[in-house]
Amino acid sequence: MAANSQFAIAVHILAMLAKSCDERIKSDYIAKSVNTNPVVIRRLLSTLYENGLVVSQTGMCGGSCLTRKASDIKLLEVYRAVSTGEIFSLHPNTPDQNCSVGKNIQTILEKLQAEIDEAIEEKLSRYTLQDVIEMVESESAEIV
Amino acid sequence: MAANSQFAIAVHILAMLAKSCDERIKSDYIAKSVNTNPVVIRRLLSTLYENGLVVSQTGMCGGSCLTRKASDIKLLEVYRAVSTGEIFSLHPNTPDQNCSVGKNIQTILEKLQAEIDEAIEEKLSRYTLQDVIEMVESESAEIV
DNA sequence: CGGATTTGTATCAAGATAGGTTACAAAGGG
DNA sequence: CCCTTTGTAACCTATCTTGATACAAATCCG
Repeated sequence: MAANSQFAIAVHILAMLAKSCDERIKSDYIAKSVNTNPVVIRRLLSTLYENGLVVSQTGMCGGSCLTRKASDIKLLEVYRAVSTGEIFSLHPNTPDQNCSVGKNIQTILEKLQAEIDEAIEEKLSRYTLQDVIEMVESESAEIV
Repeated sequence: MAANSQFAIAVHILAMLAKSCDERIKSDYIAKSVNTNPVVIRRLLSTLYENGLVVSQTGMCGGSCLTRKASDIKLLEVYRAVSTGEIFSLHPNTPDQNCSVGKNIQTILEKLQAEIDEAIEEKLSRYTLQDVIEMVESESAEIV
């Protein structure tokens, strides 16, 4: 359970909002599709709100919707909004600074992390939410 | 503490073995440089052994050493040896298959994962252990 | 052969994190 | 003013990673 599925769920949420453009969608409805508790959805919606991707409203006709067109939202933005850590962690304890490897390994690994991050971000900047919902539709079509 | 630092420590271990070519290194010695318990090192050495990167020997003059030249060990191999999961997890529970998004989102995300993995592997295949120890030395030189 | 050393591995404890759940205040609409 | 929905805090549980102890098995040396 430890690995982070927030990106997956965030994309799911946003895809649903994108599909019903303008109409406000309730967390309860999204939760049924994601197959989880509505609070899990609202927690994520809160993060997405902080990152300017959605707005929500309380009350009878409440719910959430996108702040922009799906074609203007890159998956990279979603990733940045919800991502917490790096691909791999560095040492839990500071290595021995009297050893040349211990002294320098972290700097080297950080550079590697940065390079990998760049590669990931490049990939994720290629796709927008619009691409995702088009894929959803073409996958559905394939079945038929 | 939950995030996985095995790749970082594995590179550290292997860099130390690479630096003292042929000579067997004890887990206790590596543990001091990594600043952790020797068992943590031995556990990782065991994984690296399973992946054909090191051999170890018990006894008085025991210890571990590389099976190949440092220039023949790509960081990609190290990554594959110790990596457990993907960059992001999919949904913890199966999404609602009666919803077009729920039905297809995982397939789409898996494709994205595969693309990202490929990008990471490409990056990691560019560097060998030899590069790492050269970086260790040039970093050390910079200080002087 | 016997003793010292080192690895290999099982087992346990501690700390962190994610996710699910309940509860309830606050906002909004009719 | 009541009903609905979001926002958020609080708590529980499962799982993962690391650290630590313990001990058998292997190896080397005298």
